[in-house]
Amino acid sequence: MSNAYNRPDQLSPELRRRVLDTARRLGYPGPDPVARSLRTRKAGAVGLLLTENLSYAFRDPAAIGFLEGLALACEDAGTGLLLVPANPEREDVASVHRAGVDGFVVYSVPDDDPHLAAVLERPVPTVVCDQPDLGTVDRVGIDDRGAMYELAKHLIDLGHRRIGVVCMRLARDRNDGFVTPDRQHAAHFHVQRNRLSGLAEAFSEAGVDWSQVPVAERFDHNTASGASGAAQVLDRDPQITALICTSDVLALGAMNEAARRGLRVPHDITVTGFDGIRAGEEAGLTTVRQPVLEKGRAAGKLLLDTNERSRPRSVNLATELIIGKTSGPPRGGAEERWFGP
Amino acid sequence: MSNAYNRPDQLSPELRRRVLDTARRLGYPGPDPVARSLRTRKAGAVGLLLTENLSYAFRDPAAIGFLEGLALACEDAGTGLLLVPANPEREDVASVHRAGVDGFVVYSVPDDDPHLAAVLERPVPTVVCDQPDLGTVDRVGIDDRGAMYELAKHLIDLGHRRIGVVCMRLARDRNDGFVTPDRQHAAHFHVQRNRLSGLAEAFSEAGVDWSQVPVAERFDHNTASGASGAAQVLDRDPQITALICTSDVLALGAMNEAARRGLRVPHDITVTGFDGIRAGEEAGLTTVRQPVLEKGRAAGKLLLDTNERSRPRSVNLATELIIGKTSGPPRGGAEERWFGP
DNA sequence: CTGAAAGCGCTAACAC
DNA sequence: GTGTTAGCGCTTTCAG
Repeated sequence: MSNAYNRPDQLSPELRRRVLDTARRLGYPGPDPVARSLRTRKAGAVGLLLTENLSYAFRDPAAIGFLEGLALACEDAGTGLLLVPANPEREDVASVHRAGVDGFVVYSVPDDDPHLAAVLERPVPTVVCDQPDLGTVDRVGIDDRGAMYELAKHLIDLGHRRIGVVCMRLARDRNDGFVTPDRQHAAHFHVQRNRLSGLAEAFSEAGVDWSQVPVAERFDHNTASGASGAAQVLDRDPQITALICTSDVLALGAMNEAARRGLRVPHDITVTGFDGIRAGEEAGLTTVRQPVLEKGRAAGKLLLDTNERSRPRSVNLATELIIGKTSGPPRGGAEERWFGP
Repeated sequence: MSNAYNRPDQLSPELRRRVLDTARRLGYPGPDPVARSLRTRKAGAVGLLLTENLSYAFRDPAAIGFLEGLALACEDAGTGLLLVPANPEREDVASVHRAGVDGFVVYSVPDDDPHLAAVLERPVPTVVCDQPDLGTVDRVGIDDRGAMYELAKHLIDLGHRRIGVVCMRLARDRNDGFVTPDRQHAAHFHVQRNRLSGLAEAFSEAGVDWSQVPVAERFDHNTASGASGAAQVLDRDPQITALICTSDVLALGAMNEAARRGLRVPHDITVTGFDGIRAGEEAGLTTVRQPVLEKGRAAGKLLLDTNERSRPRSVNLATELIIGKTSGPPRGGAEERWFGP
């Protein structure tokens, strides 16, 4: 009978039909998937750990792209994708323990997240994404630091020296305000830490005292945060010529704030983002484009690839610097220097 | 020992710690979730069936909003959400059988979808969303027909009689072209069938011969489809004064096509949508707003509500007609009638 | 092709 | 607070 359901080729079609018909008539609903999973040691699903508040994940175009790519990889493999509930407020790790999955993908959680620790204790393959390389599990990501360094170079070449930054949350606690250098170094979000450090390196090399650069952090990730972060930076130093945001969503918000203040972009101020989302493209944003969908797909492939998992693998995807129309030379910059002392 | 993991309160904290420490030292990874699920008869997850090609789902703002609402409800309940792979191309229903879940949510699949049939055979609670009321399982949706009827009334009041329609796919087969009345009636997508029938009713009442109204169907759901559908309709009858689309995404595409032809909206042509997505709002689209997030949340609540599931429940959420700036009186309409014969 | 039996790892129940 | 046991429903194996 098991054969009738699981191995149609092992018995005559006619017999198979008879068995199945009889089973249905007897009210048998088909093999119980859980019992089957226990026996075969395959859950037929992979877990996705997204610690971020779910609302933010589903409103963040980059996260959605990642999810799409991962879902695509799962669909190709005929595997389910289990969204594991992980409320960052509560430290309730039980959901990780309860997840009947063959492996985990962990996407952009703080590196001290207890859910991540719980995943790493589970005896299943794991791939972390947009996280530090743990050495023990597979990883996929991009070179956030290098990409941001390139973007900074572009701004430096344009002549920008007096800048401000708006970044996403750096740790699990809410800090809607300026960031101390200490907090930058200690940031628990790999992506943000590296983007900031790429900026710091490039501008330091250009002779800018990074410790004097205003960096505004925002816990929530939406355009309102981008606007308020930009406002805070501009209030602190109205003379800045460029506003660098660590995501396109924040940058779009910053553009709104610039418009509100009557600042023309890029004539009066340069604004840049990071991610390469659709809305940013439409706005002509200068940014770094990263292949979010491919990232999700790569994570899924890595996890589902039963092949030699000799040593943990680490994949870096390529990014592309997009020079849009929101960046230009600083006002009163190069050209006006001719009139200087 | 089971108690140490599952009932921290049934034994002294100190003993609990000792047991857990020892277990870990012995390399015990914690209770196997699958075995536990078999024993307790609880999978701790609900399945989501989204037959649409996943890429479309993740690019459709309405679907994302639904997903967010559902995920929120699951998070509140500490339940996982399993995305069940259901490629509409293949009729491979095994993934539905393999899903270890305590219930299913089925979102906007054609009513003859084999995956849906497979779900209904599983002995777990199910709620269908944006589907016909099956009478046997819970349902949540909106009054698509009534909402579209109201929208049509608005256009009729403005004076529109010569109209064209662009709609989403009506069945599982690809038909990128005009729709016959037969095909409209036989449409397998509940939502589209009802929106069209609301239109047909209102315009018929206003004396329009519905069978003469050009209705262009598009399989893919994106702005390019909206544009090409609009083009097809406008090529057929350049005299139409209003282009009614069954989704905001299609309407946004139709606006692009109108612009391409040098038609000003709403002066030269009225364009309307359905859903109330963000991008439509920003474009000032006349549309019907539906609470997509609430729909997902309601579906989750219904499924997870263990309470008296006496008879199947049916929930209709309220919609709101949004009169934007893309609808206006027809050109050469009311005001010019004064100069008529 | 059929039938019987073992056992996946756990939890609940009950006896100690 | 501890130990033992039955059995969740399946698949696999092995004997007929």
